[in-house]
Amino acid sequence: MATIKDVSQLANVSISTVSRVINNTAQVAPEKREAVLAAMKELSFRPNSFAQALVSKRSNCIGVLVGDLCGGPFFAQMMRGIESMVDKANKFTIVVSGNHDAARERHAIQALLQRQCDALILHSKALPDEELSELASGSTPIVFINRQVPGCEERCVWLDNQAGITTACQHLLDAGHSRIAFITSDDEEFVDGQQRMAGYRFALQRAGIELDPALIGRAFADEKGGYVAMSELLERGVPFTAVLGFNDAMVAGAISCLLERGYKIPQQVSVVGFDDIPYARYIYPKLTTVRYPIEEMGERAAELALRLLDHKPVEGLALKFEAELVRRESVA
Amino acid sequence: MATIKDVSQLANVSISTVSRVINNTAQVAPEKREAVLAAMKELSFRPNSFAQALVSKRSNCIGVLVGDLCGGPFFAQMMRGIESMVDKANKFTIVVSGNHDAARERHAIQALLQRQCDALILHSKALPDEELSELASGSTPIVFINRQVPGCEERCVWLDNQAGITTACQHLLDAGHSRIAFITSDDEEFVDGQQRMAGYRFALQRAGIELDPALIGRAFADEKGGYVAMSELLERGVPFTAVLGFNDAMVAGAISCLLERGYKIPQQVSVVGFDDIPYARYIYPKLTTVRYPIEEMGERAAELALRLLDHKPVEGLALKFEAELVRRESVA
DNA sequence: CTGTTAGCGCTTTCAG
DNA sequence: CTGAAAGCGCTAACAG
Repeated sequence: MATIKDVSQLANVSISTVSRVINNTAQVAPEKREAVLAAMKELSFRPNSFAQALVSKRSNCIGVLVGDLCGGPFFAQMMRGIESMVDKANKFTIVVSGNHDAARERHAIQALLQRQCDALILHSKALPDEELSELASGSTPIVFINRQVPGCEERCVWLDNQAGITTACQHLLDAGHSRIAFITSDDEEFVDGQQRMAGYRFALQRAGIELDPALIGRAFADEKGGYVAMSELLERGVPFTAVLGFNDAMVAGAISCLLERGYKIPQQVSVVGFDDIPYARYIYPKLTTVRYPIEEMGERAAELALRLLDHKPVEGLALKFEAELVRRESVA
Repeated sequence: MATIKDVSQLANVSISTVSRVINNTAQVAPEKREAVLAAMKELSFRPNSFAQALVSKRSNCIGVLVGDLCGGPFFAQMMRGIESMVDKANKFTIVVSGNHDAARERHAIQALLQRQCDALILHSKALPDEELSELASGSTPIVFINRQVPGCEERCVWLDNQAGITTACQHLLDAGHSRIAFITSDDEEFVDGQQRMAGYRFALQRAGIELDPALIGRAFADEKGGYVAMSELLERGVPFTAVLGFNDAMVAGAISCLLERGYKIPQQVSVVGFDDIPYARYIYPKLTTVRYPIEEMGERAAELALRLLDHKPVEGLALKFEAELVRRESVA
């Protein structure tokens, strides 16, 4: 790799002059400028970003902690939102996975910090609030996505989970259902799970319906878990005419189970998901769900992070998002 | 951020000593070592990775170019494979998207190089072979995933697309079908598309069946495209009893279209996909497909890259992968 | 407008 | 075993 020094020698100028033309940081005589440009091209010179970062104290990198890059389309969409903004700002994204494990998340965050990322966007599920808010008090701007950390509200981009599930449940209620099963995550610590459960409970209560614990199925929050939870529910023999799911993936599994046993959807049982993952409209029947605007949330989080590190005003950035109902064919 | 100097002062030793304990690069008197460790902890010191990289000429970063992080589950799985290996090696992954555009891919690669990545893993679709092989001749080890670059075969981790589709098509042939529609990408430049088309053609030819161009549907290679292509095919009015798809996403769209018009699957039409994306078994009916081992391929690519940069032997690493048939319920 | 110079934080000889 | 010193490649005063 050619260095600035090589360029300066080839162009017969000082390294400062080269630096000036690289960064457009001061006027340079046209002919020297040309000479430098030519030399740079000839040597296919690219400034060493480490040297730049070392002296300028700017890495131009935004660090992102995700749960699991492969955790369904969720993180992929989130990353896309983040990356598009970061890219626009001519910076880079460094991604690490925490794999929903506290120790790994902690380690990953430290690694990001050590890499001198200019700002961090964290999707942390495993770390306690206190630890996160302590991190947030450090000198590197930190933004939390998909989580409300007490005391750091203005750094959190989040979705109103409870309202989202309430909307979904209300849709079922409006369609005349009263025996509504709820299939959710078996991870009791999972805040999203708690909030969505609260939303289910709230919608039922508002409708004057007593919650029947036998109507709740729990399993790992993916397609397979949905299948398992539905099988159990069915074996339990409790009657229900509708199913509300923690997320589309679980619901896809549940539907697969229902279809396998000959149930007609939506004629015999109506189903509503949560997320509106890309394939929700391609499962059969087309899934009614509430849309989780995760890509926009990723963009927003990135924008917030970018503004924070530039000390630009962050007022006016909406941090709270709502899930909107998407009516398709799985409800009758 | 505390520096090595701060630590050395607190511990009353020279910075060299601190460096030694950080890197375990030489013997240090136990008591001094303890003092240094204590000071590091007290200041919560983390070595500045840029300074380290600058002098050691190692960034400990592997750069990855993907088409689009959100291009379905494909890239997510690939990234997971890559990241797991890179993580094991205690290094980091920097991801940039090329968005299937030559100029953007080129720019992204340059950016990765400028960041002094120790090695690159490229999933390039838009750049010509010559440009890639020239890149590969540079000093930074480069591995290509999902592409065979002539002259760089030992740097390419790829799937035998043609054989994969042939397997899929043969399965349909074995089931007695002879009017087999093929739904594929409308991007003529797309090498995967060409290879899969060749596989379809080959399987038919081997079975002594003449290819009917009216049986080929083209559209963008996602769910929506599959839906569109299938609609067109249906309007064309040509008879067929089976559908082979470029990928599971297109097939999901095609199935959705078929179901919508009342076709019974697999009773009236059998369907086979390609990829075995995570939700393939949760679409209705459960999709028969060929498995694209993209996660393993990501791991392999990362391993290759890691070995190359360590100048370790790379013999014995299988670079070519095969797609295996996964029988489910969409074929009769 | 241009060159010289002093570091950024760290690793690595090279002498003790 | 330990410290001093020389850079890694680049930016940013500071003099001309």
